[in-house]
Amino acid sequence: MGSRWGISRTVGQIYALLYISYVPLNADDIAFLLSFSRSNVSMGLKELQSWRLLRSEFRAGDRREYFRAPEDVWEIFRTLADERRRREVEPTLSILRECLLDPKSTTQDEHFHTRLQAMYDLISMANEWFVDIQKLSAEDLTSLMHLGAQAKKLLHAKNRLLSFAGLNKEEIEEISDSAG
Amino acid sequence: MGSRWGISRTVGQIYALLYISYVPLNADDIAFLLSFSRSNVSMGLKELQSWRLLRSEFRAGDRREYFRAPEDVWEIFRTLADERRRREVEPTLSILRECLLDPKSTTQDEHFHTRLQAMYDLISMANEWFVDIQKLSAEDLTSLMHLGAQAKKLLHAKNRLLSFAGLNKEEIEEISDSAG
DNA sequence: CATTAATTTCAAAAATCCCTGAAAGTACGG
DNA sequence: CCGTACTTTCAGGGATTTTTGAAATTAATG
Repeated sequence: MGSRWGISRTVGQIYALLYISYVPLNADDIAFLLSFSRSNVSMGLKELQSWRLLRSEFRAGDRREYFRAPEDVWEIFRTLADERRRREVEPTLSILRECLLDPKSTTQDEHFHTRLQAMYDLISMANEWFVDIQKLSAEDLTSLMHLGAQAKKLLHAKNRLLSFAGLNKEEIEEISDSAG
Repeated sequence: MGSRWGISRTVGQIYALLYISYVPLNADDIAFLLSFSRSNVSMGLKELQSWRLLRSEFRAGDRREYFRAPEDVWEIFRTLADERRRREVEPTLSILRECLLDPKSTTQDEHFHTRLQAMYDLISMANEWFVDIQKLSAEDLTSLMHLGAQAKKLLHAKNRLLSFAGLNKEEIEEISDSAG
């Protein structure tokens, strides 16, 4: 499943095991349970740590490190998505920005520029949206998602209510705060 | 860039070329411009077609097929995302559903079940959300994204306005329609 | 229906990715 | 500091994926 989440098959298996495991596991446990070499597990854990997807603990009288995944799937999803954003999306945007700085002389350059700009705008907007969204709690995110396409109506309703009542955003919020 | 979008490097290059090209291109053009073998291009185009990402046309007195990408980046993004949803997310959900049907006897099974359920709920919700969102126009999507985290406030405002005014959703919409 | 231009298929080569075991590294307790 | 328990690194080999050219297929034309 995780193969398309920027994570290799093996690393995915290790994480899946940690996710479903009832107790934290050490590297040897994982190697034994999945029949991977000890070094393979070591590299996998290292990668998972670089994605900030692991919690770990030590025990008295035991030198080994015990790993587990966070309980909250939203937290896992968010961490993963944010890391990908930083590793992949931001660099992509940088490169697009550079390309957009190039002087455009011919008609073809013009067209090229237009399409790059469209791509840049989309990615940039999605990026900012995600940064924004990430601040929300799991609970709020759930509400928003369940709202889904209804949000469109809400959006229109907001705009219309605003113009109808001649109120600005702050005033609307004030009303709702006092009501809540 | 597209390597993480479920599409191989070569296929990504072909699509990038078509996306920025000022004119539609035939398979030979692509093979020449990217220095790929003719058959490689053929397979790449076939894959892009299976993702429904191409438009093509024929010309009078020319047997060759000319390809181009849709102009609208939103359309491209949506098509890709929807296809991935169908190919990857839906099957994942099916498998998770099957797993969840298994009888749980031990405490460990219980824990396993809980975590699977959490994962299922998240993916399922995201899936439904996406299906919903996909119905929106590029314009509406843009508005929604720009709203970003403000949507949280809007969500709360909605709930509070509802309880404040004692109105149900339909009544609110009616008001906004008449105002708009 | 034979010819020819264009496209697709497919097995094998080439390139890439991933796993492993041996060796080196780290850190703790005595 | 030495031994021990554990972890990490890395070059080499194995597996998988990707690319290719030759051959097969398709379809338009005279």
